Amino acid sequence: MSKNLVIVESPAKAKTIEGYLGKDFKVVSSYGHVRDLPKGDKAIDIKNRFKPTYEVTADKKEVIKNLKSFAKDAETVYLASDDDREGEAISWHLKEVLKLDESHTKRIVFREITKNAITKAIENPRGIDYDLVNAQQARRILDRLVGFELSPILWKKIKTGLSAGRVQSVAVRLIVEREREIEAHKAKSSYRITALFEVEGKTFQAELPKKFETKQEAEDFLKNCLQASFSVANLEKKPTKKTPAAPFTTSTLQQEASRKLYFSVAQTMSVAQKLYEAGKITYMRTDSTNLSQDAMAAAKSAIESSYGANYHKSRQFTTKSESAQEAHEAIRPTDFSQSQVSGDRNEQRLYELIWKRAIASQMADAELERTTITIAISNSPLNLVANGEVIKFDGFLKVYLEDTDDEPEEDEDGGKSLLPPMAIGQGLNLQEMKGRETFSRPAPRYTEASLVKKLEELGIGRPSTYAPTISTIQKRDYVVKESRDGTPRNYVEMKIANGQFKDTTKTENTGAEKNKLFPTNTAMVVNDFLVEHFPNVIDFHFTARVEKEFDDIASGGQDWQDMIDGFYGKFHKSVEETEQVSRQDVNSSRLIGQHPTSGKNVYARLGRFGPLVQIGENEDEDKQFASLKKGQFIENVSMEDALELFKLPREVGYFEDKKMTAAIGRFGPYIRHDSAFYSLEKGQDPMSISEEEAITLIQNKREADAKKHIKTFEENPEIQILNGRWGPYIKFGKNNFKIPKGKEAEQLSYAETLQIIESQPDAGKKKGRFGAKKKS
DNA sequence: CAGTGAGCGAGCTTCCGCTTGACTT
Repeated sequence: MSKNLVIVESPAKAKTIEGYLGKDFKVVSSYGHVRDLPKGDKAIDIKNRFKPTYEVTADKKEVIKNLKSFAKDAETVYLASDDDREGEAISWHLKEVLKLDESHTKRIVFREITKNAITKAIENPRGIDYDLVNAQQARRILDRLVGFELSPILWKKIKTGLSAGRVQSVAVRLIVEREREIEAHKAKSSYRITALFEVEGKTFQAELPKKFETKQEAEDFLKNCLQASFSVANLEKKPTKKTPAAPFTTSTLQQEASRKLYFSVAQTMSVAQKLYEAGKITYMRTDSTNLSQDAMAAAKSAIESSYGANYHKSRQFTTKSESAQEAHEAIRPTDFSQSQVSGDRNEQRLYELIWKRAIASQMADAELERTTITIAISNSPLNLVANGEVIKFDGFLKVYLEDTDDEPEEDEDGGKSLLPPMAIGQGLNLQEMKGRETFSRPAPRYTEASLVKKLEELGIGRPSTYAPTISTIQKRDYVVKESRDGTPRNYVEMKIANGQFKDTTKTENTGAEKNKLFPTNTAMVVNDFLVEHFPNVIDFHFTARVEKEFDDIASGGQDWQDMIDGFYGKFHKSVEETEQVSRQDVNSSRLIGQHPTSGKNVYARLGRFGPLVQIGENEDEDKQFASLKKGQFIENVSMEDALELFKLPREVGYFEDKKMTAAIGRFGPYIRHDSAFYSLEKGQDPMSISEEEAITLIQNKREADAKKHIKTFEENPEIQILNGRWGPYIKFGKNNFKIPKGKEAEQLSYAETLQIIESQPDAGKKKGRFGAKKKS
């Protein structure tokens, strides 16, 4: 039995540390928090200065049992949870739950998992910092009070099952407001002039820095240039440099994996978790850009041996984010000499990204020479400008360049190339000059990763919660991640070449979106309600303000109960006032106008099952309803769109003497026939689907259903073998079971099937809270 | 997860932050 017990948060960390500490130490893990507020009323005694009651979380009972038995046998217990607010609280909860004796318990902290850091930590123990623990309690209790008082109001006033909270409600607000900005944006057109010149057989592009507001101005300018000659008026060379980005934090890893690998944030975290558990990378939930001395030395030797000493430069990065707690290192490879790892393709790609980013951060600046050429036009005071860039020394660019979220302007790639040699005064041959109509663009919709970036900038959420938050707002049906086709738009392109002016109208695609976050109508109604009644809590800077108070508590400058009291009084009063607001006022109908034939009012509102349009008043017996389509909003659906919606359900024809109707339901467009439902296929439209197509659809579905059933057993008709979306599976009552690899579904005997059922735990009892939203 | 409707209403839902498996029809 070991003399010393060390408790850390993560089992993978425990394994590594045990290797550093030797025989006298046993290192185990708590798997994060072990206690929390229970769900019910007894969690917080509001009248008794917010006194919390904690309970061991259900899934930690077993962990605590094991920890207790280890602690019993140890001489000294080292509480080594993370060196931040949450970590301090974990240590305190452990001490309480395990009933650890103060004299045999030590609190140790380290911010990097290196032998040196661990040994030093063991040599310098301290006690639990109760101010820091209290700051965590304040954070926890504030979040509970906000979340569990706001959510029930939403159930009563809008829809059951909804939720609100300090983090998620601001995330939703960002998306709602961005959508409205986009909706309100009026594309303003202007005209951009680009020219192609030729010097000794080489061509290069120049641009007029000023854009013309009207077509006439651009046309006049181009026509004037037909008579002009061009010459180099000025030539400037300036050395510039580029510096590498800091190594990854959780948020920057999610952003780059999204831009370069097209991963969702949940996918990034799940792949990173695998790399971490395999010992390939350091901890993946971090807000720190710091590298340990060991890591910097290892990076140095890897760079020097692969690229040469002139490619190396030591850099310490300071973390930009004010809310950072920096309990860990940046995300980096554990072994810099490995530029690649084994594992599946995604693990390899993510590892490579992490390796490159960390290595590049310790590499020399790239040195460039930027050339700017100003081109005079003989009959105009305006100048054209051409930019060129030459890399003199590639430095870190040899390995890695960070992408940006900015969408590139159309055909602007000519700006960064090599320019042919030229001299001041030299005449230039114009090959062609274009005047192209361009349109102003609204701010782009958020992607999962750009939303994380924004939240981090606002100090909202933590590395461990970015992915779950994104998943929660989608699960609550506040936000959908979607791709949408763009719409064609005409633009003008004028051109002069060979002494001729030409004016053409061309077509481009605009507004196409790929995997962007769109708000739902529910999000808009909920957001407006919260903004109206709880402007303080839903303010973008609410978190930053309370964080300041948590910091005061942590440094002993403020009592946590006073802090909560100061917030709760006003907040709870708003809650009580809001209880009095009527449902009608919260979720009010929007009057679109009068029906063109009947003259009845047409409304749009949020119904129990989603957004709808309605002809007639609520009291009317013969009122009609139709659901809004995906992408339509209550706040701006037009009469024309509304009338279109009432054309469904539509009679399509007859099959087997029974009527077929087409409509759009909760699960998309469908055909109804003989009280059965058949979903339309992609590309089929309920407004236009023909009788023949509908019949084919029904026949295909029947055929698929027939194939679905593989076999049943006489011994027990409740057990079936079926063909599902992912191949054959066993269905027993309400539970499903996987068929192990190497077994043929058709040939399974009753005994074998029973054995499979018994060997697998009941399905559907526990649900993952971390993973990506599962599409059914 | 269900399975195409639009207030009978039991009893339920819900927060944020730490962690990792198990498992999906």
